[in-house]
This record gives sequence, C-alpha cells and structure tokens, in this order.
Amino acid sequence: MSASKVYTTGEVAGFTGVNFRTVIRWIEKGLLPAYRLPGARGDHRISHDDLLVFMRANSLPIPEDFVMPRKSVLIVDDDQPMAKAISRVFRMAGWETFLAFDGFQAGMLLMDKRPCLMTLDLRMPGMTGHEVLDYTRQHFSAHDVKIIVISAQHKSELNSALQHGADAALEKPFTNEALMILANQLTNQE
Amino acid sequence: MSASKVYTTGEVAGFTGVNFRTVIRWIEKGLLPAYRLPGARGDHRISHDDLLVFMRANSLPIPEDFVMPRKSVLIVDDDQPMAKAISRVFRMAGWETFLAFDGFQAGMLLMDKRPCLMTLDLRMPGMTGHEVLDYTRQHFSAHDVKIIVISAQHKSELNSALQHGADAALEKPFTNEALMILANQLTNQE
DNA sequence: ATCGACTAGGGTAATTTGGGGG
DNA sequence: TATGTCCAAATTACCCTAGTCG
Repeated sequence: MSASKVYTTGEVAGFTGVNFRTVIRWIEKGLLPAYRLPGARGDHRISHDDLLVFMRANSLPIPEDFVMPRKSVLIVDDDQPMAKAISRVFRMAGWETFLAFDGFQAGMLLMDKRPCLMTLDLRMPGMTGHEVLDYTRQHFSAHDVKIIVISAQHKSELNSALQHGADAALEKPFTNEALMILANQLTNQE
Repeated sequence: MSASKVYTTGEVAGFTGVNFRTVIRWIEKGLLPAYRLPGARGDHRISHDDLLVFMRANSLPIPEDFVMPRKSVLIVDDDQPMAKAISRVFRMAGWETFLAFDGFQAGMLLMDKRPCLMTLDLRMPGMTGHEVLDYTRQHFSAHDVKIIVISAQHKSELNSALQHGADAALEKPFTNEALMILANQLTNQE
C-alpha cells in the first residue's frame, strides 16, 4: 500500500537543475537507480526514495517541495458555507486547508500553496470546470495535484470531468466519510 | 517550479566579470558556496541566492539582468484578439508576455511567473475586477506587481479601480504608445 | 634591485554537458 | 514527452606565465 511516487528523467532534471540527458547518463553509469518501462522507448522511472538517497549522497540541494509536505487541500467552491463545511471536515482529519471562492483565488492559491489535493465544484461561476482541469493538468507535470470534482450535476458531467483529468468525482450530497476516504486514497498512493 | 536557478562557473564568471578559474578558486577557498555534480569531472553549481549574498558581501556590482529578470507582463483579457494585440505591442518592446483568458489562468500565471506588470480588463466574466485587485494586493506585499486596469467602462469605474489598488487606468480605445509609456513608467520607478 | 608569496588568467587534454534532428 | 545518437561547447585538473606587494 506504500507505492512510492516515481519521476521521469525530466522531472528529476527539474529537481536537480541539470539537463535531462545528464540524468540519463547518471542512470547509465549506475549512479542513480532507475527502472525502465516496457516498450520501444523504454522510459526511465526514478523512485522518490532513490532520488533522495542520490541527492544526499552527492550533497545536492534538496528542493523544499521535494520532501513531501503536510497534507493540504485547496477547496474551490463559490458557496462559502459549503466550502467552510468541507474545510472543517478536512481540518478535523489534520489537513491544512485553503479556500477559494472564485477562479482567480483558486489559481493563485494553487500555485502559491501547492496543495496535494484540490476539490473543485463544477458550478463555479465564470469558469468551466473543464477549462480549469485542462489548464491545471497542462501546468502540473512535476508537482501533481490530485483533483476531486464535486457537483450536484448530472452524472454525465462528472464523467466528462474525469475524462478531462479529474482524479475522482463526488456527487452531491455526499458524506464526510466518503470524502475523506477518497481524499486519503488519492494522496496516499503517491 | 520552485527549483531556484543555479549557475555554472562560467555563468558566475560572466556575472562577476572575472575569469572562470577565479570563480573556482573562490569556491575552493570557501568564499562562495557551491556543490558539485556527481561524475569524474564534478562540475560546480552555484545557487542564485548564494551568489547574491557573495556579491553583496564583497560589494561586487550586481548586473541588471541578475536580480531584475526580463520585463514581463501578464495580460488578463477574455477577448483573445485584444489580448494578443496587447501582447504583440509588449513583445515588440522586448517584454516577455503571458496571456490569461479567465480568472483561474490569471491567478495561476500571476503566482507562477511573477510578472512585474499585469494588465487587467475590468469586464472579465465571472470575476469582478475589484475582487481581483483586493485579493492581489492582499497577497503581494513583497513581490509587488504593477497593475494597469483597462476598460471601456465609465470613468467612475476606472477611478474606483484605482482606489482598490490599481496603479493606473487606461480607457479604451488607447494607443500603443500610451500603453507602453505607462508600462515603462510603472516598472522603471523603483 | 631582488626575493618570495600570492593572485589572475592562459594553454592543453580529457571529460561532461546540453542542443538539435530523427 | 522521452529516447538514442551525434556533435559542439563548456568545464575540469594540471601546469604555466605575468603582475602585484611588502
């Protein structure tokens, strides 16, 4: 149940401040443990733990966002009572919470606080959930944030959101337990 | 990404105006903190922050492009042709430009790219310009971004925006010259 | 004037890094 | 986006010369 997060060569390059070819050479020289995916290209994958050992062994600076931060969630919902209710549930479970009541706040907090989870109400005024999903997925290769879409809309809307990159969908009304189980599932298998 | 920029000895030599061998000697004497890449050669890497401290401690002149990144502007406008037209004007003047067509993109790009200027159309759907202004001002005490509000609205609206923290207002239609003069005024004054 | 320690920078060969096109 | 390969540029260690200063 503790499948550790793995990185591509490009992500490791970002963490270490070198070119991705250099990362491949480290792997080829046996300096950095990695495995390869089946297939013609055979992409390299580097586990979080192996990379940490490598960086420590070579005295490379370790970025703050590399060591897994405390569990934090960005709650995006224009319905403030609803947002606060969700926030309460997460805080009871020991999470750090951030609230956004419009798209602008959501975007700022997402990049500023880098939460590991975002709940997104599909009925946000002035922004379609799909655009947010597409745009988020496009910008988050390394840091990835898990996204739970929440809505009372028709099920097909939620399914559509899943196809646009949401990691899970929750139909209103839902129980606190269902929410937290989903949140923990998504963030534990990092 | 939070991976702060790191430099090679050659780049530091360029910033400080000395030979790269001298940079290596600074490092060897412990004057300038650095780490080394794994491998036979063991290239040195110097972090931006360490270099800044070093240059200040030794009263070295600090190049413009070292602390001050290239002039960049975030253009927030749901009217894409208008946004692209504005972008073109800035790029002609050597600026780096980012475009946001909704509030979410604007928030993300503002925190991610940290532009030194933002142009904001007051008629953004789903977000009132005032909320954006208030919220931005609230979050940007340190990294001040200058804000130009752009609108065809009544003058009182623009004045109201100025009271909410905008640094300048521009009434449509406006000339490219007026825009660039304003942009340069706002970003040149420290 | 010469000496000796120190510093900045040049030359070379071996190696690494990173860019470009497939 | 990632890979393998080729290639040019950058970087290192080592040795060297010239200049500075007491």
